[in-house]
Amino acid sequence: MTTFADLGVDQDILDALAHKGIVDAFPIQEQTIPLSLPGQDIIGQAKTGTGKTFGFGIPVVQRLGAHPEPGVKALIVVPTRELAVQVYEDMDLLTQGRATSVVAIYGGKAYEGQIEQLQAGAQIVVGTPGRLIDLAGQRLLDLSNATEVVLDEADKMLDLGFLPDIEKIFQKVPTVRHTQLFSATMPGPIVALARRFMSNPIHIRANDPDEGLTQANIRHLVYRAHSLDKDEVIARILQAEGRGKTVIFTRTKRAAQRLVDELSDRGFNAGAVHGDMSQEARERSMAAFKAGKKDVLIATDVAARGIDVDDVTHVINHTIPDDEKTYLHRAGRTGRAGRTGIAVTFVDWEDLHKWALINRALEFGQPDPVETYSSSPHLYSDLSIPAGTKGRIVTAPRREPREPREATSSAPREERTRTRRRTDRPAAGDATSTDAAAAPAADGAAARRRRRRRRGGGGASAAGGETAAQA
DNA sequence: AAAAAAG
Repeated sequence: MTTFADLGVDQDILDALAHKGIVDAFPIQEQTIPLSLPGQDIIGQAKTGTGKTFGFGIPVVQRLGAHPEPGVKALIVVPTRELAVQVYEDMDLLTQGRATSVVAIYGGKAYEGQIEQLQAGAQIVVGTPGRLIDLAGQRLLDLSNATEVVLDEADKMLDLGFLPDIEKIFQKVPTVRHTQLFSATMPGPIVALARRFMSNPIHIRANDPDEGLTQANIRHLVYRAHSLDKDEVIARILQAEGRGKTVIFTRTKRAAQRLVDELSDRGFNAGAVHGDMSQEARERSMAAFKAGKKDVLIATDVAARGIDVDDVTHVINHTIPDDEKTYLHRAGRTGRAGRTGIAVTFVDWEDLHKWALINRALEFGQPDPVETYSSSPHLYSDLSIPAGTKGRIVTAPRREPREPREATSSAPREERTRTRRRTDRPAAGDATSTDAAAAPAADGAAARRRRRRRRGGGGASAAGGETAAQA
């Protein structure tokens, strides 16, 4: 096993890593760091959860030297605010032993603290495009000496939504610089585009291209979803033995909010992250999930990339992602740093073509997904994690029967289904459940929130709109 | 088309 010391990493950085128990390098780090330290431009590609951040971060810190002058010398651009926070923390760790300071620059937060840290002379900036350009435009952020530039999740940063911003940012940094682009996914056309911003880059793939991009330690399960039953099936998965933390992805912000309210009502310890929440609430959710105060995170694709929480055992795609790249990144929230994980995907009837695309692109070679109901016993048994995996038994016994969900024209049909299911469903205290008395108390706040949502203009028109769309 | 990213 190659250690970071073998790669020529400075002693103070080795000490900072060792303090966290990190001594050995992952393959991507082993392959890129020796090239990157002397200034080689790098396109670094490696599977999810295999150490890309330190792969680019260590050379950035080391190349600035032990005592860099005050002022921004390095810029790391990421696609989401939460990833900015996380990469900031990693960079902060690497700089523990030297006089280099790091600042996170992203939106949804007060300007004040960020500007103060810049004026105090921070040398490394980690940020999202909007706020970076905002501050640069106000002359509060000077990028003219940023000779180290990194695009994390580089293919995302170079796609249509971000490209104009990225072009603006590259205009503000020196032409002579060291540029690193990292991602698990690097489609050919994006690599070609990336070369515009780099000089003679080397494209390093830490894995054999024939091997594909899927993680061997992630088990993928796919089911045809029965839409009226999905919440129930997901609740069942959340009761599975051996489950650690779970991330559930939805296609829309509204679906994420609905699901977190629903699961909270059912007694699960769930939080959400999506773009309709305040930044403060987003960060609170993430922190609670990382700390284990919540063990279910419901998210839009804002959390699909980069987010590193080390004991996520399950990823559930409540809605199938649009393409194979998003699938790979979402699934990659589990199975990190050599651990095992399970990715469960529900495919709605109208999304079968998306599954066909992903199945082909990732060479899963799966047959068409089978339909599943909350009553299918095989689903439950399929969802036990292999022996040896650490995990907790989490239960969420059903509380009092709930009131009818919605007073819309779709209610009668849904009610019928629910009522029938409730009767043939196993009792709350079945074999996998612990004592109901140990369960969390009824969450009055959640119920109030749900009622408020239902009453609110947005919620009511939303329900009406969905009903109309079904007709 | 949705989500993300400035306010």
